[in-house]
Amino acid sequence: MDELNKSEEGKKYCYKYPHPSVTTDCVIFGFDGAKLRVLLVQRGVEPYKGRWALPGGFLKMDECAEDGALRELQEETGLEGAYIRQFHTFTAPERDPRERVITIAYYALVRMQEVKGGDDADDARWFALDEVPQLAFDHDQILRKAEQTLRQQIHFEPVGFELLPEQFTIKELQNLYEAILGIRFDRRNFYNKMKRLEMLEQLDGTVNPSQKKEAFLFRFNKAKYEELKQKGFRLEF
Amino acid sequence: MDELNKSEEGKKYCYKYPHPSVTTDCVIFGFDGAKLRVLLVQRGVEPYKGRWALPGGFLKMDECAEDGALRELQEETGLEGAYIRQFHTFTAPERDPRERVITIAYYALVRMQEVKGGDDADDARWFALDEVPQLAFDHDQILRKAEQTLRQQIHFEPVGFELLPEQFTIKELQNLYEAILGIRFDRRNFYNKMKRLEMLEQLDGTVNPSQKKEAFLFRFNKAKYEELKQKGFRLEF
DNA sequence: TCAAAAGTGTTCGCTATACACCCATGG
DNA sequence: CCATGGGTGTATAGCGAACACTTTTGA
Repeated sequence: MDELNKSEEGKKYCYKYPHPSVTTDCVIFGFDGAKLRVLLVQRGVEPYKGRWALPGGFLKMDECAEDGALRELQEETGLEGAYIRQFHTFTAPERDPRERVITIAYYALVRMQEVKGGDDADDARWFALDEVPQLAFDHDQILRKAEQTLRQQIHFEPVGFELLPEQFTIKELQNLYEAILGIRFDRRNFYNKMKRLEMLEQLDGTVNPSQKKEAFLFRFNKAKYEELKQKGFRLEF
Repeated sequence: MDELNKSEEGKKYCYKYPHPSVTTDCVIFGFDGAKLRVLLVQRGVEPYKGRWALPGGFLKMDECAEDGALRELQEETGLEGAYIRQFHTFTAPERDPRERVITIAYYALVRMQEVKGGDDADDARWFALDEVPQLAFDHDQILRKAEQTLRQQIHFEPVGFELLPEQFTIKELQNLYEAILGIRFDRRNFYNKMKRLEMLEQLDGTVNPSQKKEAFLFRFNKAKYEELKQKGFRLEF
């Protein structure tokens, strides 16, 4: 069924039944130490020319969607092998005014510090989640779904650490969890909880100049986390 | 880009770049009172002729994936408007030996009692999850992912109730949660928990003939659940 | 009358939550 | 010297987990 034929005109791929185009779009999350941010690109062509949109592109015929998303991500941020997760496929028939396009959406968690692109004077920019303008296509909806998925995922895996630099303070970690979950924690309870979980490793250094008091630096102890997970252990926030 | 052209040969849809076929597959879960089951269909044509597979089919150009999955589900079980959720899209380039096919996978939660198909003497059958044979294509992988997603989803929404008949006993409810989560609960603690949650409504009737003692019937109180959810309330199991 | 299934508590320990105190630093 | 931020502790309430007693019914 649906045999593929290269037609004699060249550059034409023909099918017995119509096929949609398939793209991958990527919601790239970053964290600036206080707020969650998302990397958007400005469209240079119609439709929605000038509007901000999620980076993405067409799926190649010999790559799986994840490879496609990683490729797009690499092109946009320069990052190789970033943490990405597929979260939903968007298929509304009219979501692209030109033709039928379905998009397999991924979210990526990256350290903003390691991203080369996204500077000003570029067509890409980091937006705080509460400052995102109206986006092209159905990308508003995709973004909301990504946020929602991230909020759920954080209950099962410590995904937050993908967003933090190698070393971080407790306060930064708390800010991150608060930003993702949209709730506030008591500073002391958060500290106690982290201590009990034993997933953090305190480093020698202290930092935070321009503040009142120096703050300890921590590092996520992945080995310890894996060990705890083995023993049947649920992440609760 | 990629303008769609009906070629002059008729019945041919041509594109500048190759397009994959898009299907929806559906993991239909049911519950027989003791075990989780999944509805499979036996393939009548090559490839994988004779193998069991997930029901599914091609996405039409004017329907979104959810409508496509509902349509397939209706055709297979006769059920209208069942509870379905998209959980993953499978895109490995070689997952179908004929051509590039990506599938948007849904899981459905249905009451086995209400399903007409799936009887013997049919090409569809309910399999207990631990008796599923090797499936066609990558459907084993899809099924595993569906189970995993269901296990996670039950922490956020009382999805289990979609699988139970209108009226059920506490024991059946417990069996269901145990089947989904793969763990055992203490009968009394489970009862206490349900009582505290106030999501169940006890009915007048009692049943369970052929057992030792009569058991109360309950019904899920959706209004109460929605009310609790409003007040910020986390489902924990 | 006994075993098996089902309704209903009780107790204990841990964790979430609320809250307090001390130290360091810059103005 | 005091306001602010940060490290650490304590008390209480509520939930999870382990466990006991009673009732009903079929063999």
